[in-house]
Amino acid sequence: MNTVKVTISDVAKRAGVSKGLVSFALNDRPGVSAGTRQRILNAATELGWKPSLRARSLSSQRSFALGLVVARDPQVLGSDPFFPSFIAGVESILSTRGLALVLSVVSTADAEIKSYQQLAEDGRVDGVFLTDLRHDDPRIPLLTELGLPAVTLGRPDGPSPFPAVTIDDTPGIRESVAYLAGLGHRRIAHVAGNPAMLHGSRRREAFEDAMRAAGLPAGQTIETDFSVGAGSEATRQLLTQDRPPSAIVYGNDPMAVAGLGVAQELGVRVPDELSITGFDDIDFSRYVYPPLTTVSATPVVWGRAAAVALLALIDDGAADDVDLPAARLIIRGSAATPAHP
Amino acid sequence: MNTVKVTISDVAKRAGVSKGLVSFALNDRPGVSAGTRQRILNAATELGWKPSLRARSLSSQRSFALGLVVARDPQVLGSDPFFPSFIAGVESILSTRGLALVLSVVSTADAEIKSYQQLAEDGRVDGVFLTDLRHDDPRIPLLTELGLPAVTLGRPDGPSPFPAVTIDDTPGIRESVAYLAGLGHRRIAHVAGNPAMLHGSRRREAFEDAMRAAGLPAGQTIETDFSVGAGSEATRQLLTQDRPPSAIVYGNDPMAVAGLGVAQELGVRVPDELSITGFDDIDFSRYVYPPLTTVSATPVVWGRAAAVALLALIDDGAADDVDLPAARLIIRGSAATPAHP
DNA sequence: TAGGTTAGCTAAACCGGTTCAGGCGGTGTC
DNA sequence: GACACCGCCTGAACCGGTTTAGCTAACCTA
Repeated sequence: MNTVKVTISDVAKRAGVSKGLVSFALNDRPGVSAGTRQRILNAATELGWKPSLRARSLSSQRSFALGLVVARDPQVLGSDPFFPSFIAGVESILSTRGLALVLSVVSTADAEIKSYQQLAEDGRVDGVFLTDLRHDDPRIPLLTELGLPAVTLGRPDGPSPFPAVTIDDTPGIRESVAYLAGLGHRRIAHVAGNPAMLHGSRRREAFEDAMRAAGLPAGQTIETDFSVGAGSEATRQLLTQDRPPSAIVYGNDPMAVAGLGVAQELGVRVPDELSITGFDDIDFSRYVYPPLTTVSATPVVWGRAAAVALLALIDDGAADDVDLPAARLIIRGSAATPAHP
Repeated sequence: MNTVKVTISDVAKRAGVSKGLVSFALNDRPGVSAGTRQRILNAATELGWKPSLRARSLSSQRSFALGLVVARDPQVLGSDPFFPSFIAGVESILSTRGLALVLSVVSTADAEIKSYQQLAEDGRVDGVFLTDLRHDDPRIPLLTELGLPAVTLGRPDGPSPFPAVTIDDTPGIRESVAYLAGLGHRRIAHVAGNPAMLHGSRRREAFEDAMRAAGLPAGQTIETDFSVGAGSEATRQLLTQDRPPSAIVYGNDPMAVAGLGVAQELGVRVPDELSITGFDDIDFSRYVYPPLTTVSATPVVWGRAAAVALLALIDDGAADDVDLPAARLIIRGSAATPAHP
């Protein structure tokens, strides 16, 4: 095996040109005649030359990597399959271009800020994905100041210089409520996600809008942090009160699964005495009993689109917003006509 | 804000020394007098100098990053919280040392090989974590050939030049079986994991050993791929046969949760008519009903230990094997004395 | 007191690419 | 035929560190 290191100078020597020209040929830029370019490329393949990523990084001031900072409690992170799928989508784009993904998992907001600063300071990445958007998200000015290109997952509520890649999740919530209302439910509650997160509050608003649209009285809403434990607690609270709801719309599937557990524990039959719907269509939702009526999510697609947009932004200096197909309701077995006691 | 780039030469000039000496002082190596070192460090902080990671990478032939290649179907990956937690553990070590984690998610064995090759070829990382060990794992010779330092999670079944960081999971399985046997179960089945994976077959063997040790007839075993769907299928198969088991030991929690769903669907009451145990203690297991009796796992601890070992290997050229405390049984509500029909 | 160490430091090469100013020959224009 | 222009290419600077050879002065030993 040819283990000796072959550099651009070796290629240049072999092709009988200067190393500058080899660089030009490699990055196919104008100023190289077709014949010479071919000669250079031949020499390169003959020698098995692989340009050094590190040298390219230093001289071109790029890192050929993208960054993802995930700020969640590991416990919460573990029950939410969003990130693994999202990352798989991102990777499917990156791998074809020889780029890498740098992942940072932190648990506090402080560590999150530090993480972005470190990535920027070290020039570790050429751009980052901004997930779990929050109200007046401080990361947007931070990244602007750091000069780090970014793509936001969803549209921020404030001004943002970054392209947004969005999946509208409000139709999914609206459909859920409309579906439950159509089944005859009138007392529908919502176990909402983290109100500090945009998708948490947006789903909640969609829920309230949909209730109005269905001509129903405002439903009870409980805010959580999207965690399984919080979903469990919220459900217990809803079901142990005087006039419990006949249906609950959950802000995500993990909480809905937890809610199902609480209902079973309390002897409340699902879907006969309680209908529930989730959001995200995680793998589990198909296999609990009854299988969860939920809203499909396509994090892999999202990851792919976000990666494409971020790379376009980095390469061209600009990228358009992208709107992906909205998430839709998937009807399974966890909702039914309410029993009137 | 001081946005101008300050390099090692600026620091050298300010301290009145050569840039070589600044480098020596920074990496605190001998050959610099205490006074001069202080002068250099002062100059550096005054100028706010941050050594360029890229330049260091090029000249020192290191990348200051570790790699993790995850070869799983995104769907399976999503329901298993092992990796998020493991990564969180790894990060807790890396972040304190200014190192980064490069993550690669692939879905085929072929892409996995390519991914390691790419990481090595690009010099993208200084070492990698080897997870989901398989029988005669081809990645061990591959990494040896690539000259990439590695740490294995668990002890490989063949020869390996790499340090192993291990959590023995057989006591957990043995305790599960002993616990069920103690409750009076005699027909205990095992929904095993992927037999190609070391922890899949090892748990299965532990199950068989434990059955023998308990003086019980060999239990029925079904092999799966560790996925929720496979766990569901296996359970259906077990419960719909002529003489179903009174207890099932699952190779992981996601399959146990799916099994619980199937039991409920089939009208088999858990734990009265069927006892089940899981493995890993994922977040969900506490919140399904009945809560899952399972075996604790500590992936965060594992990640931390693996990172420490890998860094020791990289820095010192050698590292010892590490044995972490074995996983133990956590008794909750999904197992009980069998009902004799 | 001469010769050998050693600590502290400098200068320059080096890592392996990218980029830019400029040279050179050939064509087009008037 | 002089001049400008253009395509193709070279040489050298540059990115920002690390590392090594070698210099100097002080200190040690016989």
